[in-house]
Amino acid sequence: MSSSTPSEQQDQPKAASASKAPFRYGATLAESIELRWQEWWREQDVFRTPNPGDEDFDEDKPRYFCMGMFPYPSGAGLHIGHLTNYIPNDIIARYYRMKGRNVLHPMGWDAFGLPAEQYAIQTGVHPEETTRKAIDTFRKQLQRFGLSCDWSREFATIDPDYYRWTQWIWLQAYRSWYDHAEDRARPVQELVELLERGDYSVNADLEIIEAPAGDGLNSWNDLDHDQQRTAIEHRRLAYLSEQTVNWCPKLGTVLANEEVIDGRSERGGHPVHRRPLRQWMYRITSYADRLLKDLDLLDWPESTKRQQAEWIGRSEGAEIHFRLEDPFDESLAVYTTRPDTIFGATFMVIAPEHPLVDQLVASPPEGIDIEGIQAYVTASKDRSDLDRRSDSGTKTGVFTGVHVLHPLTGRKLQVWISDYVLMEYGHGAIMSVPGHDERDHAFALQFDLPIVEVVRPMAGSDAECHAGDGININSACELLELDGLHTAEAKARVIAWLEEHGVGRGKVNFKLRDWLFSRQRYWGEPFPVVFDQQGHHYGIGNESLPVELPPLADYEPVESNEPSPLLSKAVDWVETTAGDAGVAPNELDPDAPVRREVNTMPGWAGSCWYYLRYCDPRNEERFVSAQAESYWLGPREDGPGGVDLYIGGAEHAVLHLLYSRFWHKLMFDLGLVTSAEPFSKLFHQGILTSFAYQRPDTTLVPVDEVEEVGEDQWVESATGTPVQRVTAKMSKSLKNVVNPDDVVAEYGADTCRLYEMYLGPLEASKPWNPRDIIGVHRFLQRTWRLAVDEDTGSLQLADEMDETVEQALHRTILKVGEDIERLAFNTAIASLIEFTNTATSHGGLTREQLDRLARILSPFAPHIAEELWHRLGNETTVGHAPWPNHDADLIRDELIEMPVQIKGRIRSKVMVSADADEETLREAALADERISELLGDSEIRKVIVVPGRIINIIPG
RNA sequence: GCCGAAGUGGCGGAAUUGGCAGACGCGCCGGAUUCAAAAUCCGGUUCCCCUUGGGGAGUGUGGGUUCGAGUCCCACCUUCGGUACCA
Repeated sequence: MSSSTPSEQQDQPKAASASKAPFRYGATLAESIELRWQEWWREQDVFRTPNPGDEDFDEDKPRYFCMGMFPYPSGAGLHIGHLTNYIPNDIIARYYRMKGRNVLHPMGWDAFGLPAEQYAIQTGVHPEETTRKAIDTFRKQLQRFGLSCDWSREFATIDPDYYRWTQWIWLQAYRSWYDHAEDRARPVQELVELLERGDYSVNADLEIIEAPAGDGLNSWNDLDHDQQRTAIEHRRLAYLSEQTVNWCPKLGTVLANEEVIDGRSERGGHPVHRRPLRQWMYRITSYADRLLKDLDLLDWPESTKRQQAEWIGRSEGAEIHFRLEDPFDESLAVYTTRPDTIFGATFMVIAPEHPLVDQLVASPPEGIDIEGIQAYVTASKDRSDLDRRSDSGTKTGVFTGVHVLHPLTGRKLQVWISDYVLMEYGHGAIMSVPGHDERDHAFALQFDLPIVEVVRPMAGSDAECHAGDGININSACELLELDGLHTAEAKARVIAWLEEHGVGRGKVNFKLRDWLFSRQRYWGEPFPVVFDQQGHHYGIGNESLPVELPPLADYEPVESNEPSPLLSKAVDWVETTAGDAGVAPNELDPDAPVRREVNTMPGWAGSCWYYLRYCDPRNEERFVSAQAESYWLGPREDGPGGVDLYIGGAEHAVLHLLYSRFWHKLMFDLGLVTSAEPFSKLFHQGILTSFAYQRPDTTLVPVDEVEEVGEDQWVESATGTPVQRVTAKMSKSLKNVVNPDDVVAEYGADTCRLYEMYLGPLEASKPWNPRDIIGVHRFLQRTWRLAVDEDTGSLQLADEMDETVEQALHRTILKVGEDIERLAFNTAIASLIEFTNTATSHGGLTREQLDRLARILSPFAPHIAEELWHRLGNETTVGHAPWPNHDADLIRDELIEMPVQIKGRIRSKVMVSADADEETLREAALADERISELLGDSEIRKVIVVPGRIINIIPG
């Protein structure tokens, strides 16, 4: 390794910048220092992280894997808000490296997605071209901040070497099923073996049953090939399904439930319609229980865990079958969480999409208002989700003319149709208990249906409709008696009765639904699957991966009423043979003509597993080697394993973080990873806001349409209307986005890093105020001046150590370390500033003190720290120097000042020995001149002494 | 509506376990230095009252627990997130 380090080449300051103090730390000097060390770090490969098995890997060091959610590189370039994610990560990485850990601190790019494709539609430029360009810009901008990432591990989700494995993981799901008995995913091959052996059988609907054949259950070996295929389809974890999807015409694609907010697309806010479509799904619901339960293992913000728990939405209740009256000889299944209120059920409500509605329309029983029903069903289909929601208070509905029989009382209950019942949840039908459910209550009032009170609240409640627990009343018949029972007991009693009489059972339900995983767009991973002429699908063999995206002549979405995937335009690519596509010959004749799947995967796919690839990004044999995976992500004593610290925005609380957990658990079940969870500790950084201007009607005016007319007074340029300065989330439309390049040009990257971390707590949303940046810049200037003569550029250090400075340094070392570990960078920086101020006013630092200061400063301001460190004669990076120790004895003061209170009010202070016992403290306080003066002759009732904290005297 | 988080000087914020409220920074005021300015250094800066030592009030509002509350409890107000008929 070269011993020549850049600091030996002295900086030649530009004359213009400083005639008097040519070596003052300012923008020019900062830039030259920063660029020089960034180049040196790159040349010397300083932050390359060896993997287990590599020659220079030290297996005795514990790991620390920290990463930020990778960015989507947009054409607009980096934004100051991105850095609230990557700077803290870098500080942590640099700190733990110095604390002797093997630190994995990688960076990559989330690069498939809509914006590049939209741009391609307008310009005809291939999305890959724009995306690659954006990545280069982002990389350059991020590197300008001196991130200590191992850039040799960088990749983008659009790299064929990466998405090859994204496709491979999808195939793992495609080739797996969920064994509920063992509560894990297993290869489909093992399911086939169980079926062939006769352990499992298949029912009339071709669903696989975990029981031998007989009693209406067929043996697998008696089924024909197509029937067997269909049965397996019912179990694959990645499966095709015709179901109602969220179609967004504007985006030209379907969206997952999670991507639809208030009936509009999460991205762009475009209207979304419900329509049936055959799509690839992920059976994430099989994991609902584990995704919920394992939240307990995670060191995540409580609010995020709660959001996931609510999204999963587990509820306990019962499924109840109500027999339909003639001419139907079947029953209506409902789900309820309140089986205890069964005596209060006075009517039924079904969703407009309920199959019973179709039956009624197909063969209407005599005397029912079939036209009214049809009109209502059609109307509710046309109503968008948004409309349905906006008037959720008022209920609409129509009577079917059909009745069911109450299983206990035998009474006839009317069956209504209403869109307040959702087909997607439970059975799309409910027993309505208007006495104890507010929605049912509103409906009953609307249509004048009977309301019966069956639960009396424990404490006096005067609510018209009591939805909580209580004691059952009016709940008895010859078959069952619930009166006087508490809700919990009544529930159990009803469920037992239902099960005993075969009209229902206890049931757990989830809000979580299967994950719609295909899109009709171009710029995403192709599915590694083909269809034969019968429409049967076949997975593509591993050796034929990746299935690369074909180029397209144009990216314009196909205008059509039917969603039409863009890839169908690539005819030559779509039409191929089984052999060319890579289907195993034992599955399909290699010459058989096949069509490739033309849907692509959604933007989430690549981000589901990128943390895994970081562990071993160039592996061509495996998505990650077992050795690398278990070292970087394996379980540890203090947690379930996974990434040690994952920092990212709270907006991903449900989507990305739930999907990723699901993929990880699937891979865990298949023995591909060793930890049960992907991210053991999660942290959300707050958003940055900046100044924006508000009209009197609270609408916001773009920053460049406002001028300042006086102190704290602004007007809208066009109209002269006074506007008020407020802080708002940075956004393009308000033109209040701060560009990091500008800040770097004015102060340097170290100042920018410091300022961003000094603003306030990492998790809080904070205002960016350019006025305040100068404070941390001055701090760096002062630190520089402690060590370097501003006129000559030579080192200037104290020969004699000052005791006060030495003690302050020990305290600062301790404080900064503690604060970094709890991600309190703002207070860590405050203590560094305090120390520099102390050193400045006490005659400066010795060589050895500067050495330690450079080390503890380096996580925050790595360039200036590296410069000082090398000026002291060190030749390796400060980033690999050990974190300095502090001497606990030195930190402790011998004499301390303690406040003395009388009746809780501070009246004096006494100097006492730090280790004085309670009695000594008490005497010292009472002996204090001012205290005895104030107390006079009054008797002393009590003296509270908290050593090191306070002495409080209570007179009688 | 429901769930959650947060309200502290002119501003960003600090106070880690109930123990000196306002660390640190910005801004502002004063001083040193300078022909002058910038930069730098030193001092002051929650509010009110006497101003000599001091006294009183004070962490969104109102109550409570405690020797002692920014911190714990109850009610309310405001702001910001999340969520949307899930039976």
